[in-house]
This record gives sequence, structure tokens and C-alpha cells, in this order.
Amino acid sequence: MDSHSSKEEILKRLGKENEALRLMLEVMSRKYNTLQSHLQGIKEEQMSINLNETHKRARILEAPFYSNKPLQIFVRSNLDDNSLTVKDGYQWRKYGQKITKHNSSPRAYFRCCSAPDCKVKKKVERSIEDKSILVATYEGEHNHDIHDNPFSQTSLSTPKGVTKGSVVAGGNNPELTLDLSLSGSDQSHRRHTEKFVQHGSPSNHNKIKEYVDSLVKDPNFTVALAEAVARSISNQT
DNA sequence: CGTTTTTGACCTGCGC
DNA sequence: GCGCAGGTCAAAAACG
Repeated sequence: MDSHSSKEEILKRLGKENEALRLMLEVMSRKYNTLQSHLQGIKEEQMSINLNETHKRARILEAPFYSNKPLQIFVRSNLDDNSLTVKDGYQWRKYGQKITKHNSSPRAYFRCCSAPDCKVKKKVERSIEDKSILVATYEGEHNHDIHDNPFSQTSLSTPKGVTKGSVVAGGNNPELTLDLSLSGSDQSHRRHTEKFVQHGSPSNHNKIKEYVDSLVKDPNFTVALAEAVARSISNQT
């Protein structure tokens, strides 16, 4: 092989790599925009709920995006599963259950017991609109790390009747499902997504940006994304 | 037998 | 002040 043809080869390869990177950026940009528009939709939906409903429930719903108060997450679960448990990486002890007026399904009350002095609580009930979705409302902040309770042991092992790693964001938005399962055994992606879903903050926009940045910096994610793009290209051709 | 869950009773806050 | 609804307590039951 002469030096001229090897130069050409290198240039060709660089060109291909550039193209792959460009496609990756394009895909990430699209995903980011989709996330933003979904988030906007959720905000608007919740604002309209707050305007139309004077019930206390509406006040709970308004909180996640506008204050440090309750964060809500939506988890798809099997209708046959009556346990009202949401696996989120922490350990919870149930201390009560109530039938509420606005919802025929019972609401369960849990306290965090991952750390002895953690005062975080959560309420779990089925969505009124879609009984297959569990709504978990979190109150307070954990004073310990989620890694106190390793994911591999408890949180993301598929619970009975719960769709594996499927966290749904937004009440009437069943199509917006953040797939936590991703490829194979790599749990760092799950952790990224899990953190994103869990941490309620006044500035969700910044959180998304942080989340995307952390994904970009993750070499495993880049490899996985590159594989996905490659698959997508080979499927199109 | 220790831990967790269940469930009825009790407490508290809010609206009328 | 009263009634209602949500939240918590704690004893009993269930479970591993």
C-alpha cells in the first residue's frame, strides 16, 4: 500500500467519522428538542389543571415545576399489581394507606428508610385517567446518596408486575416514556435517566441541559448512540 | 422472632 | 364551631 492511497483512506475514514458525529449531534439535538416540547406540554397541562380545579390535588400537581415542593413521577405498572410500590433506588417503609375522595384507588404512604434520619416521604396512587399508571409524589430531600442502596440489588430489578424501567413523565402523556432499560447491562445510562426523573428542581431546563451534558460526556452513551445511528442508517438503506 | 404490612382510630387543617 | 378529607399512628397480622 503506497502513502498516497493510505492518505486517501485516512481522509475517507475521517469523513465518515465526521458524518457519524454530525448525525449523532443531529439525533441528540432532536431528542433534546422533543424532551423540551414534552416538558412544555406537561407544564401547560398542569397549569390548566390548576386553573380548572380547586381541589387540593391540583395544588399538589402544580408543585414540581414551580417550587421545591412535591415532585411527581409516573410509573407504568400492571393493573393486576396492587402493591402500589415504585422502585426508585431507595428503601421505603409503608406507614399507611387511604382511600381518597377523588380517586377510587387507594393511596399508599411511605417513609424513606434507606438512611436512619432521612425524612423523605412519598405517596403512591393510581392515576385517575389511566389506572395502569402509578403516581408517586415525593416530599422532602434525601440526606443520603442513592448509592447507599445499590441499583444492582434493588431498584431496577424488575418488580413483579411493573414494566421494566419504564418511567412515564406527564399525566396524560402515555407516549412519553423514558426507557430506563437501554442496552444490556450498562446501568450508568439508567442512573443518568433515573437522576433526571427524580430530582425535582425549580429549573428543569437547566436539569435537562445538565442531563444532556452528562450523557454527552459519557463514552458508553456515545458508543451506544453511535451504534443506534449506525443501525438506523443501515435500516434506511 | 424480628421486620414489614395492614388497617382502623385518631389528629390536624381547611372551608363553610 | 362543625364537618370533611387527608395524613399519621400504632396494634395486630403476616411474612421470611
